[in-house]
Amino acid sequence: MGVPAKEEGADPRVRMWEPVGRAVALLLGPYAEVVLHDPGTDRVLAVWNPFTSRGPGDPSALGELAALDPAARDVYGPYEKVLADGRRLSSVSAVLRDAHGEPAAVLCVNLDRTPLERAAAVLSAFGAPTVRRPEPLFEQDLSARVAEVVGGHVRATGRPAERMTRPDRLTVVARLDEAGVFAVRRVVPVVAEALRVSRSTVYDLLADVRATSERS
Amino acid sequence: MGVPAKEEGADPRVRMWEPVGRAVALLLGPYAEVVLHDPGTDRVLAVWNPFTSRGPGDPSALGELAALDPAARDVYGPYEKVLADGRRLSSVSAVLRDAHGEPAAVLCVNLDRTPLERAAAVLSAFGAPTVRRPEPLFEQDLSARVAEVVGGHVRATGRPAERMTRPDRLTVVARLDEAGVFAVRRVVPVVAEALRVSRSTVYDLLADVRATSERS
DNA sequence: GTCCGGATCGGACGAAACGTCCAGTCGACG
DNA sequence: CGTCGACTGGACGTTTCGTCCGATCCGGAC
Repeated sequence: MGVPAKEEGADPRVRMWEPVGRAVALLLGPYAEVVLHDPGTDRVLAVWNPFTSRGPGDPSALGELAALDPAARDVYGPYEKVLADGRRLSSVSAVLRDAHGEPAAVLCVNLDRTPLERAAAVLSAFGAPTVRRPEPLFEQDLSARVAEVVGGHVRATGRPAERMTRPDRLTVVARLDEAGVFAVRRVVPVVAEALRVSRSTVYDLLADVRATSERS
Repeated sequence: MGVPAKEEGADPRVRMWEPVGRAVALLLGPYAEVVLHDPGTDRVLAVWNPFTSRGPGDPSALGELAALDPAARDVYGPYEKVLADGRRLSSVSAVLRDAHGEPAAVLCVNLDRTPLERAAAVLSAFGAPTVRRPEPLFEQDLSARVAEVVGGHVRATGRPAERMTRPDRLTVVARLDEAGVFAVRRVVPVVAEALRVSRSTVYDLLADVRATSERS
């Protein structure tokens, strides 16, 4: 594929769908982020109301969308994502096709549900009897969760862990990092084994993921 | 707003407390009923914004108040009641005393939580994924979660962290342990600070908790 | 008052895990 | 054949963990 567009508006796809992205971002107020991805280069084409400091040209870390369940034609979700700061997002993605029916871009809408959930908690707590709900439990078995993420990506790409490419592993590690998995003790060897790489490589991948995500 | 009490200004207690009842009924809008009971005859003295067709002179069905926790002096609740039509109420009651300290009346405020719960359901359903991902771990939430558990126990016992007894702390630590909090890195100092004890004591409490739980 | 025992503290310390670094291997590619 | 990027295995210094122990505090028994 070609060189990703750096300037907003330079890419004809951005010009074509810019009103859509802007309109959705306007409609959903400050709590929705709209991202236009290039599925070929796996990079961001444009962002409206960005949650993080991502901008055009940055990696998408969403490359596996094209290989997702083909039963749901071109529209995926809503599914849940978790940012590093704990915000929970509801996300939907749509594959946008050109006149020849070829995938030209992927539109992602991420809705921050945190304020809604906070408001819901306020409402249901209002005047509530003193009975306190038990705490939601943490995921007890970390390795199961890690295996789930890795297995999901394997299923999405059809590549077993041994034959994964580096972008594959970066995607998986990025997801695990978003989920806060690396805050847990003793988890790096578990991830290393699940990805069939060495402990060193996990740290290397993690450094890469965090470097590209913190770019501003 | 609301239906005014049937005019029976003959009773001095009604004249004395009427502004209170009317004010609370006004403040809480159409979703709160305020009832003034006569504990001696167990009858209704006055009602503001009645949910049912009860009026002055009707029986109170107040008998169960005496069976409530006598430790809480003169104020009971909030406790939950369910109306015949299924509406769930949060209720509080207050014993009102005369100049001689004798119980003269009982004031009951019933708040209909149904609309609040419905609104909360709407909010939390907004943009929610159909399938929820298992709750992941995030380090950011951790201190908040710890503070929540500790704060919950403080509210439940009325004892601030500084004045907790050892069983209090054991309970809190046991709950945190069940939640898997101690699998997260760097969390022990956080817990120690939340409990206002030293790091050593947290390990001591934790050992105690795990020893007694394994003895079963 | 003194004594005593439990709870806690603060610091020390070895063990474990963390995260970095680097020389070396492997395979892809020109 | 040489280069380059990815990965490895291990070494190594640092941070965190979890334990241990003497000191201190404090409430209750005597």
